[in-house]
Amino acid sequence: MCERFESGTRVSVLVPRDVGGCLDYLVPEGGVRIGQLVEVPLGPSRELGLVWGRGTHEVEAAKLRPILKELDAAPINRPMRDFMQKVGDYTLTPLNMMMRMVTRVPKLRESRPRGIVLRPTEKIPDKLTPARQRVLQQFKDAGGMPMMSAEIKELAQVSSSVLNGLVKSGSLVSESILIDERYPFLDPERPGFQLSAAQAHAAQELRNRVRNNCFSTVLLKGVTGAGKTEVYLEAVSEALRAGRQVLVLLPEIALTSQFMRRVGDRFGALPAEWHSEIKPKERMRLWRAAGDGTVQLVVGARSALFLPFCNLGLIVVDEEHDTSFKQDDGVHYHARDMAVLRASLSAAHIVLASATPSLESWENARRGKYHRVDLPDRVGTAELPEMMTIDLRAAEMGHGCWISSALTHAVREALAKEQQSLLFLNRRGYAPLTVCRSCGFQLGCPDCDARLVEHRFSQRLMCHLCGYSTRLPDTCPNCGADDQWSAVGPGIERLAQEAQQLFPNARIETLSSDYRVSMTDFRRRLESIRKGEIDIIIGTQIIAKGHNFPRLTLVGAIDADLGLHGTDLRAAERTFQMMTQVAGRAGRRGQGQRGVAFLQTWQPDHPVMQAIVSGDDEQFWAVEAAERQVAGVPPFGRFAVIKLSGPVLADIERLCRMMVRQAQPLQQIGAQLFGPAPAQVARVRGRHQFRFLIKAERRVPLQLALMQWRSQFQIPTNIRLVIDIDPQSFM
DNA sequence: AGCACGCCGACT
DNA sequence: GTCGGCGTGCTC
Repeated sequence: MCERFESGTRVSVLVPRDVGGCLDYLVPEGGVRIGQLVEVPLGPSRELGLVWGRGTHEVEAAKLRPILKELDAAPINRPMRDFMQKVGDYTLTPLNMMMRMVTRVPKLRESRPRGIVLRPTEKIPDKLTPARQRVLQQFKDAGGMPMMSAEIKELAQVSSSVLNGLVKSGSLVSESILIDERYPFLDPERPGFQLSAAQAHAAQELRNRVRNNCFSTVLLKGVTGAGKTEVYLEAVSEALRAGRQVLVLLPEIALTSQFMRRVGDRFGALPAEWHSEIKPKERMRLWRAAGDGTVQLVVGARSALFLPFCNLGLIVVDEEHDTSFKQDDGVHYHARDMAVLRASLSAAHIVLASATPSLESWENARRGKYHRVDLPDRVGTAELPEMMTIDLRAAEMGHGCWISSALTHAVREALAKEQQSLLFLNRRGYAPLTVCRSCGFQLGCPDCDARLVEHRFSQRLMCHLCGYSTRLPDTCPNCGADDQWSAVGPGIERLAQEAQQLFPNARIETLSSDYRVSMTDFRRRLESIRKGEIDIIIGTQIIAKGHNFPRLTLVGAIDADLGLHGTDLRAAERTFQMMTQVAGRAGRRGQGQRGVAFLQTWQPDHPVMQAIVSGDDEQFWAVEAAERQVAGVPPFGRFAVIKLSGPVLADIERLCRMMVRQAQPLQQIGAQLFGPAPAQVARVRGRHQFRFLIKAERRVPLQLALMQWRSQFQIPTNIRLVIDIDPQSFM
């Protein structure tokens, strides 16, 4: 079952360098097994290697060099290797780069921390001195378990020479053991949370599926505040009971600490955590523990999906609709989709949880590909918030004001009742645009085709694309006018200013990614909101996700239409999700306090606004799905985006022309090629950006065609070409 | 991806 | 005359 290669034969070894595939090496003394991590010579240096399979014999025997040594880490198992291969094939990422991503952990090439322990044997020493007697007695008391030498010295009050003597005489043997701190045991037998009838029913359904021990996908759709977490934790307990590992993916690391606490309450110990803020030492420990099966539950961000679990039985993707599961860092993969793939390869069960599922998952459930489990009501006495639009066309608002009188009124009422309000605006900074009053000049980024955004909090102008930041100049660089800057439009800082004026006695907290200087600081702010030390929360989308603020009863979306303006395929879906999620923060505690959400909008009759207010999300998805089906767009068709960027416009344009001329591989699969077009932001960090959009039917070999297409061209070194399969936006 | 080799500009 | 720029090519 685990393939071994004999000494002297050749094997194919994968290295985390872009060498275009595997390299052949000689198997050293003692043989080597498939999946083993090794160290190999590569050119002048040594490199990490992963034994991938039988040698290819493409290279003459004289060139072969032997594997240097096996590393002190569990082999990468078959499901994990298949996963790497398939994610690479799907995202058009070379396998070497997949390995780089998987093995990007500190000190992998060093051996694990070890310690020397002493174990008693049956042998009685010839001279049984009192000191020796004390030592043997201590071992006897410990039931013959091995002990560290420092430990036994302390207990028996002897010096190391006594121990050395006992080792010499054969009464004790010294052996080296791993001194890895074990993760605390999560006890699946502990009684679960008190569940409502609906929750219990859903939990039972999930437990049964986990017990089947085979791949299946459940879409757990529960309205905001329905207690999805408690439900899927029952599935977790079932997988733990079966001795299998569990991975829970969360979209936002600010949510992990809250979630860890709940796991602690449920299983009596904290799970392991994996995300960008985890320190090197812990990364190393967890990576290895995933591989040797000594960690039961990992809570993490998307990259946790690439931990080398050896015995994965369940994956949960919470807030599965969240866009941060797909990011454009290095490998362009969608963590939700790849999680489904990983589960299928590991014969694991997978739960996708959301109040507002992605249309992809909704459609998969409708087609019966996913099994659907619904939680239609909030737990306890809590009701879903009442949703209302505020028509901005009819609202009387002062110049430079964004909070309508109806909303002001509602906030005042909440303040009087000592309840919290949340004002939501998905726009960082003070104002999205700064213009000169005297000449109309707009401040822009020198490296990008984008406007600079004023941040009064930090007294800077910032580019939200490249991070460029500068002071607001005293005079206009265009006409020289003195301090004629005018802020146009609202950002959350400006909103906070207005709120401060309207509600001078309220305690206001502003939250956006700019304010998250450190994770601990951010957690402290969230905690103070939870404790009720804040009256009005002003925030961007960072606050819309998953949080539980018991005293929050009023939500006001300042610009509910914001997401609808773009031409993006998913604009309607995103707006619906965002507004439903943010409104869902209100009134989660119940106790007779129904929450209320106001959506300030210029288009109260827009189908999306109507869908949000009516709460008939099934109808909304059905209409949205029908429209996309007619258009042949995802999830009914497939997209890929080709991004080209480089410092010299002419070079890119030349390559683009060539790519259009030689698009036969795409034509052969019936795919449509749109572009090239300058990206919506045509220049970022001084690099020109061009895009191609490729639209294909669902069941065509799109990746293969793209590979053939790309392989026809020599890409100049100063141009970067990136292929994004299933892009989330076309910008 | 590294790292070496190799062929052309500004310096002791 | 060299030091050093990064273009090209190789790694089993």
